[in-house]
Amino acid sequence: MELWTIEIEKAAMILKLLGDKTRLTMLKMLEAHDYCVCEFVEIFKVSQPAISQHVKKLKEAGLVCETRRSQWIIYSLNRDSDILPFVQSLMDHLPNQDFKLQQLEKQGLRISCE
Amino acid sequence: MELWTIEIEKAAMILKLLGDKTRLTMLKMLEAHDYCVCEFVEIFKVSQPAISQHVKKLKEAGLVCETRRSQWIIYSLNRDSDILPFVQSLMDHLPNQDFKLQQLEKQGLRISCE
DNA sequence: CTATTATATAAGGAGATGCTTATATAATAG
DNA sequence: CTATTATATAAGCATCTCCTTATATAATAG
Repeated sequence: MELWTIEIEKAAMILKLLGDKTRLTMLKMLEAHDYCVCEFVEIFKVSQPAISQHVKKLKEAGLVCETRRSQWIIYSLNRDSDILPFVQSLMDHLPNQDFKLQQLEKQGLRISCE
Repeated sequence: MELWTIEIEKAAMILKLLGDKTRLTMLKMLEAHDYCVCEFVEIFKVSQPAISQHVKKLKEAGLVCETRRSQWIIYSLNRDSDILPFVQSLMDHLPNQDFKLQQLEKQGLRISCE
């Protein structure tokens, strides 16, 4: 027996949002660490506007937060999102993406803005 | 800790398939009962070809089976699908759709082909 | 056989999606 | 101040999606 349910229309909307390899990977990555746009650009090998458009969709759905730190804008998972429990229940079955962070660090492209 | 994982590309493909209100509802309905195309047509208020196209996508993903019973083709959830565990983990959070079957029965549109 | 019923496939169109390049905005460095 | 760096937005385009109508296929009824 399930503990909670989500409206089917809302679920379909979320699944459509996450039914994109780039956005789904981003979200799984954000589960473990925060990332800035330029890091995503390096990782996904697409243009910077393409990344901005993807994170915008995640932000509009309330799944991520943005914080400016000097010239960078850091994206993080919004742990307070009301749809996170549903999203989490599927992200739990996705493989950890930490190797992508390690690749970034190996290339010296990890942003550290402290 | 998760018990099993699914490749992120495969997960994105499945989420895209289920990121449609009609297909997601169909699948949730099939969790409880089998349905034929003409029942789906009544329920979703779209054309018969539209329904056929949706079930075709679900069938191509291996999520549903079809069986002919005289002039009707009955669709059922493929309980042996290798992606069903992932799909099930999200369907568990969708509200039961039995009221749709009850509506059909009230209208006398439930197919019983015995 | 023909007519009817149920379903699938084909073709086409409106709108959505995901990318690109060009440009605008915001912060930092000098 | 100007130049550079990081990001967002605008515009355009190719492709995909989901629907429609028209037609084909398969089974049943008479």
